Amino acid sequence: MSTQQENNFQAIIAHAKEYGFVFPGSEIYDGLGAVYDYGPYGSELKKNIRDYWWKSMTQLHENIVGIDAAIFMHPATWKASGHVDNFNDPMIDNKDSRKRYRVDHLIEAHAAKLEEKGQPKEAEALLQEMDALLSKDDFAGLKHLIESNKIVCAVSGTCNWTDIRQFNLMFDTKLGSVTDEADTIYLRPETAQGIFVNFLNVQKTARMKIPFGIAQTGKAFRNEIVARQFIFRMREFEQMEMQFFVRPGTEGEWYKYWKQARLQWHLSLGIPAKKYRYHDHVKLAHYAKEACDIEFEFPFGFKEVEGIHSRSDFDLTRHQLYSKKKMQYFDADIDAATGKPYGNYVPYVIETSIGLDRMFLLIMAHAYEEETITKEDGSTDSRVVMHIPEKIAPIKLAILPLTKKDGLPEIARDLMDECKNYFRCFYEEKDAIGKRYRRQDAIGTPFCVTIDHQTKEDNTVTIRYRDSMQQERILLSQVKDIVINAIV
RNA sequence: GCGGAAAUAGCUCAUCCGGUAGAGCAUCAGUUUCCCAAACUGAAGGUGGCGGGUUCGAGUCCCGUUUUCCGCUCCA
Repeated sequence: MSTQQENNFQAIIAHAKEYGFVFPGSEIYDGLGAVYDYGPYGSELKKNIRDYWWKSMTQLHENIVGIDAAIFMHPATWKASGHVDNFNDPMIDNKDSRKRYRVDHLIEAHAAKLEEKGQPKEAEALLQEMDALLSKDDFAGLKHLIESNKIVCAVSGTCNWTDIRQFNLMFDTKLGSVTDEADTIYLRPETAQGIFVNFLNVQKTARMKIPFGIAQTGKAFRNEIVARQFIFRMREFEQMEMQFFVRPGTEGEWYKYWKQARLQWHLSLGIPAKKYRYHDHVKLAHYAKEACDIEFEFPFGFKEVEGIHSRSDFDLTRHQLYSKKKMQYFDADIDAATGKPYGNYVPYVIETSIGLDRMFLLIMAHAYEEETITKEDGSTDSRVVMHIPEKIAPIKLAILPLTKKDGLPEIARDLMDECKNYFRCFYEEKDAIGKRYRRQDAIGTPFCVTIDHQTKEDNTVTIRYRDSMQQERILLSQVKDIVINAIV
């Protein structure tokens, strides 16, 4: 990572705060780790990205519908999904090698070694003691067990361990107002399960036929071991997910389809293709058949923005097992091979999952530019401009009377009233015109319209384009449609 | 998690060896202004991250603490 890129990233973070995009969370209390708040322009941009995604998924795909499932879900959900068992383990670090181990794996490996050495009784006793301590969550006892058995790190060969800590991927809380009687439930670590548990509800009520998809956006929560890099890795974040249900045997072609379609969505925002790349997973998660990431070249390197996973029938089968409800679909289409309907089956799933906050950061990183301008007289000037795609810019149009008298504000206000029902506008009559243009550049407003004395004579205004800084004279009556054409 | 650095006005930064806290930009009020941040007048803005110590006196020296950044580690 070059120093220049690093500085650029710092500048983006500073700009984000200065211009009301992203603030550190709970800042007046010294902040809260890895939590951020979106400001006036940030919340607009975030909403616009979400809407753009939602529209591209639901409005433009007749076979995809949306839901909005609750963040709280029945605890059995996370048993079924594997989150409870896979992400709830006591961990221990070796101070010399700085390698991290799951405590049970470490002890089990040692027991296996004892067995090899012909000490099966000792191995058995060790495992029994471990199970007893694990069930009591006795971390001090477990550490003592490791030390007294002289279990060493495979890398450093030393027995120099940290205290045992529990790594909890999921946040828990209490459901029920009376604490004693309340049950522990989790804040969802992914939105996908809300889709899976509603699979039958959606399929039946919206009368969906396979292949079809269910889309959802929403908050999810994860404890991260290290949270850094601004909004890239947060404990509270928002996902935009779509689960696409297909007939078993067709998952390969649908995986290819969505892999391609999702990259196309990114490119549709006008971001250069060379900033993107695929990263195909070699090591796959327990549920996956095929998986890839769409990576973007952030100021701190290529990083994952979106994942496309072929999840097989893992999730629905697991929910079928835990809920004892049939998570199946009757496919009435005729199978050419047999001449009969495909019949009942658990559908296979292709998942597309994109981090809204990461997409936001992607847009900020792509858009931010410190530009040096050479003026007509040869002198240079600089501006900070956010080249945010018109479709998702927080403010679409700034309406600026050149002066605040001679009836210019009145004309500007009329234009404001005409346009504000269609898109977000910004009115300003303060300061010199150049200063107002620069302020709009800094928040990424693609169009500025200036009302001057000539407007009173011939109903024309100056429209000024953010990226080129070019100006042209257009009819006042054209303004609304020009902006609408650019943002739809 | 480990190591290093930093924290002064909304922002960027000064304040030399410990002696009353300063500028530019931004903000606010007004004047001026017909197209790219740069005109004029005035105003407001600070418990120097927080807590302790040394000292007649601390933004400045020492200790602690919090936060942030950098590197390594970890994690998807």
